Amino acid sequence: MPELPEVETVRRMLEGNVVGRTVRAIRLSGQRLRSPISPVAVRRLRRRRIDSIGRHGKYLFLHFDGGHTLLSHLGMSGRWLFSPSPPDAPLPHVHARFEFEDGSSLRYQDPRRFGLLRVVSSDRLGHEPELRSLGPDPIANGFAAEDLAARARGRRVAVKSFLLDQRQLAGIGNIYASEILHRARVHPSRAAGRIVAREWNAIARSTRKVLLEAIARSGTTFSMYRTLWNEPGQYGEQLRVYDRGGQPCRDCGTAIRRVVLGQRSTFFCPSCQPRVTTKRKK
DNA sequence: ATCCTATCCTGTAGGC
DNA sequence: TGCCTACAGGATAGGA
Repeated sequence: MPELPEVETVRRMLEGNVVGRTVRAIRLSGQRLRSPISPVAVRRLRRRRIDSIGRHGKYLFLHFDGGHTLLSHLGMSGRWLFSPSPPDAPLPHVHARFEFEDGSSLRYQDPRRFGLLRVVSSDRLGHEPELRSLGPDPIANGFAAEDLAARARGRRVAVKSFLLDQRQLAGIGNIYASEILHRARVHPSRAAGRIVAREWNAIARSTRKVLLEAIARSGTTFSMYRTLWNEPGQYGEQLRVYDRGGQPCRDCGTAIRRVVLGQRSTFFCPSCQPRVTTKRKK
């Protein structure tokens, strides 16, 4: 569910609301997520203060003093929810609750349990298997179209599946992959290795533009995603193709098509995104 | 190496 | 109303 813009929204809100707070107690549910949560490791965060919040792709890093980092991935349905005061009605599917010394609390809720919570030592963060193979973050400095083109060389996968591959580029998910390709006017089924430099430039530009605009609207709430304050994101109104099968393209009026690529719904405009690169008239 | 499928899990929407 | 099926924003292991 949450892609880079949603995760970045949560990162910013964690930065503004929990940095500087010290953990008094932690409660775990005992339910396993993508992998089991180690209660022993989590206990190391007691009495520790949250110093900063980082992110790469869809992964969040809550850096504590004492050299501990809480690694977090929201999977499909994960939410971090902040409450300024203690008396909270209990919620279903809360897997971890952090109570701070000032009485506020932070809960991790995740019905489908595809998320990840793991306490690691901060200086070994880069060695975590999930992070080691991640590609560049597209809104970090230094992200370049040439890098994408080089990574795609010789690849036959559909460019849309390529954009979803976190080893190539970290943070793009199923909604924004379709949105980016529509903005770049590239057909999602085209082989990644056959995209030409001019198109990679368009894809790279569209990627930054779509992701930054989505962040500015606190992300997209399709169904589950909520911000730290349990509010929906506002980018859904801006979506040009995702979940708009049969509806008119906002640019040209042609009916948006839905196809399945790599078992994921994919949306595109057949007229704005022709399968073959249009040859330019002389 | 690369590509593709099945799988983990719960909630929800739609058909009947 | 209830029952059933299909599908959902992700990642990964394993087979071809």
